[in-house]
Amino acid sequence: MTDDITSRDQGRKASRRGSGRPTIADVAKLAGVAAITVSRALRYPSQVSAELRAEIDTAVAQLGYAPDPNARALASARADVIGVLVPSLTNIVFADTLRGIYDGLGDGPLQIQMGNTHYSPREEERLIRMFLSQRPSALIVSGIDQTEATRQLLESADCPIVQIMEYGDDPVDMLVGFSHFDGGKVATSHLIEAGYRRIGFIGARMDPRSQRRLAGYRSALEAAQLFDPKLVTTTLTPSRVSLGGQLLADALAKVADLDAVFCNNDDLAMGVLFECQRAGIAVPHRMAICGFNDLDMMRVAYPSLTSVRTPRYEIGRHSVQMVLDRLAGRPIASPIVDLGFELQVRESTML
Amino acid sequence: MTDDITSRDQGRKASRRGSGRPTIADVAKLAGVAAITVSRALRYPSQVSAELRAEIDTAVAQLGYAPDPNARALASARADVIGVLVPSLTNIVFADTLRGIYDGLGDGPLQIQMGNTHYSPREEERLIRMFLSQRPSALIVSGIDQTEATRQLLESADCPIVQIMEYGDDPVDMLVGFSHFDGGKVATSHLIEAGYRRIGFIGARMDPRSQRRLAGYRSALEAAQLFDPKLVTTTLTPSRVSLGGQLLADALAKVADLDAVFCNNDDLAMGVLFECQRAGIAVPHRMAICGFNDLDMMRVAYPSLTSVRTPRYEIGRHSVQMVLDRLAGRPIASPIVDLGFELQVRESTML
DNA sequence: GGCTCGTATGATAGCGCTATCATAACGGAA
DNA sequence: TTCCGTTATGATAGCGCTATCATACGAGCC
Repeated sequence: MTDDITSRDQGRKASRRGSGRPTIADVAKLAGVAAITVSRALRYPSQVSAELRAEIDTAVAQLGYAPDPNARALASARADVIGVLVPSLTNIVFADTLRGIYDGLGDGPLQIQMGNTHYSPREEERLIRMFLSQRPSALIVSGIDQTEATRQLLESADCPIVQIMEYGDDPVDMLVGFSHFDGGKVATSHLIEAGYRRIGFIGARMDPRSQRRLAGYRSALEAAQLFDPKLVTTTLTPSRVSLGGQLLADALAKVADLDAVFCNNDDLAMGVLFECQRAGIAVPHRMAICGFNDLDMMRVAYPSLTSVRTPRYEIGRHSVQMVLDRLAGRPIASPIVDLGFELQVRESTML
Repeated sequence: MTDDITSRDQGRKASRRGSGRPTIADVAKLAGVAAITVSRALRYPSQVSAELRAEIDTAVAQLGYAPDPNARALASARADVIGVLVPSLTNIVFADTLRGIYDGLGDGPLQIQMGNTHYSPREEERLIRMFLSQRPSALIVSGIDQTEATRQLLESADCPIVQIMEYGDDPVDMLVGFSHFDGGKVATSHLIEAGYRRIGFIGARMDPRSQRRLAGYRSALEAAQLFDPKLVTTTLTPSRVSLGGQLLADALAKVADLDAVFCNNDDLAMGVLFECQRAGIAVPHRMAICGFNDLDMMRVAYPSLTSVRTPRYEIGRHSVQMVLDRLAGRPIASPIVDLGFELQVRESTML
């Protein structure tokens, strides 16, 4: 047992030749055709006659042949890989989007190579450089706040590029997302209309998208002449449910008559709710709570929590569809797609 | 602008030659050495004299050279890629583990290729076949319930393999995880000791790991002669917070005097808590709640929720470390690692 | 019947890198 | 001095596949 395991080393063959697995040449020989014909039969079946195709399929099955993607990538100067860059893996938002991307790809030949930028533009640049070096079929990157150098890298890349999660009018190539500014503005306007007057903003991480939601919040409050810098409570710490309660306490310490909070995301909103329960602050009567993203739990919380539903999964699906269309040479309806959002009004903001 | 975009096609060069990017030969020429020396300087710097190394580094920097991973993989019969298979992307459990894997890899040359099996052994088999065809440096797979065919594929693969998330004594190669059976048993024993007598099990998805937790639950109850099949309420539906409340209602309909629930995961536990709040069921006096995984929110919920803390992130870190050790030829302390779990007792089970 | 044209297949030559073997240079032991 | 072993570098030959050009062949046309 242990011997068995230790013998499993890096696996470099002693001899150079023959990886052990069948190659396209083996298939060709067995089928009695040239290697290039096998290649064509596998990639463009319509270019090969039915008889040869049958022979080749038989040979492939018999040998259990599977093409080597590395050799293919080298010869065709194009890897069947889509690079995907997300700023975080623990953030459910990106997990949903990733799921959409995987679902959109289905059983196709394209594989995902994922990179985690940790919300760092420099790390993003490093990863893009690395991804580009293998000539991916496409790149999907999060947000529109790339560094100047990154943007140039992307501009000169010879593959489709999709920027996701945000809305903007100047994408590198294509873009799918929604306006975080508008999301923040609509949520805040709703709180104003519901009759709340001392509406706080609670935010963690404060990445560019959070900043835009904050800007939307501020814009709505300023329009109603209700803005006050003291109402804003943020931290650079990554968001967690447990942070919501702390930030609410901080906010209340600054603004005793706070009567509503717009939370940068649902985790914080949930934390705020628990803190209110613990402190005996009645929701929504003494405190309204609004989240962002509309995770499943918002609907079932007690009281149920208002939130802004965002099209996370759809963004993933749509971005892949654009990539596939482009790769297949199909026309793209529009390179810039706004998938919008939807305010879900629930008990937590019904005064 | 639009022209700019539509001109960005698949990017196949009209001419075959020259991808445009510098190759190792360009660097070699500029540095006045042979290509193989450049290769060595980059991969095994100690094998090249300091002078040549300096020349080569300069040339690399000047040309902005980056090795082509595809060519490298083809020539060395080994791709700098680790295949990672997870059953779900939305499940925070795997997101945490993935984060551990990425963190463990750091800035190294190894890249992750991820596959989502959707809890399907057949899909897992397909993906493993696909991954293996590119000769990955290693494979990390979730669980120990592979099909027979998959297991054989893995046994004969010539790269390190780590099975993660579970504990077992017969891994394909290496294994890092913990015992879900024991987790379920410890949680249930705690409820018994706390004085609860009609302890239900609430489970969604019911994948193999959920099944083992259920088995642990049953084992504890049977030992105390408290087991009753009616106490178990499960569904194959994927887990969601909103499902917790539904399942609790189902459970109460079957067992009116239910006084505790062990939930298969924290999402369900949270849903159960909300349902109790809504229905006016006092926690923990009329109903105890215990979750599994111990997500951050369990600690701050009101009342705080008991849960079994699982080493998700650590499993990711550890599995990568084993892979790196093996690839570097370092000895592995033990191919089977039990990272354990820890019951976190909180208000929701303190009668 | 000779010609062009389109379709099906094949031969050749790499893609960019590294495994392998060969060679050169040098120091120390006999 | 001669021989051997060691270290640093290079030449060569692929890895497995596909782009490109070449060829064969039949259909259709004047």
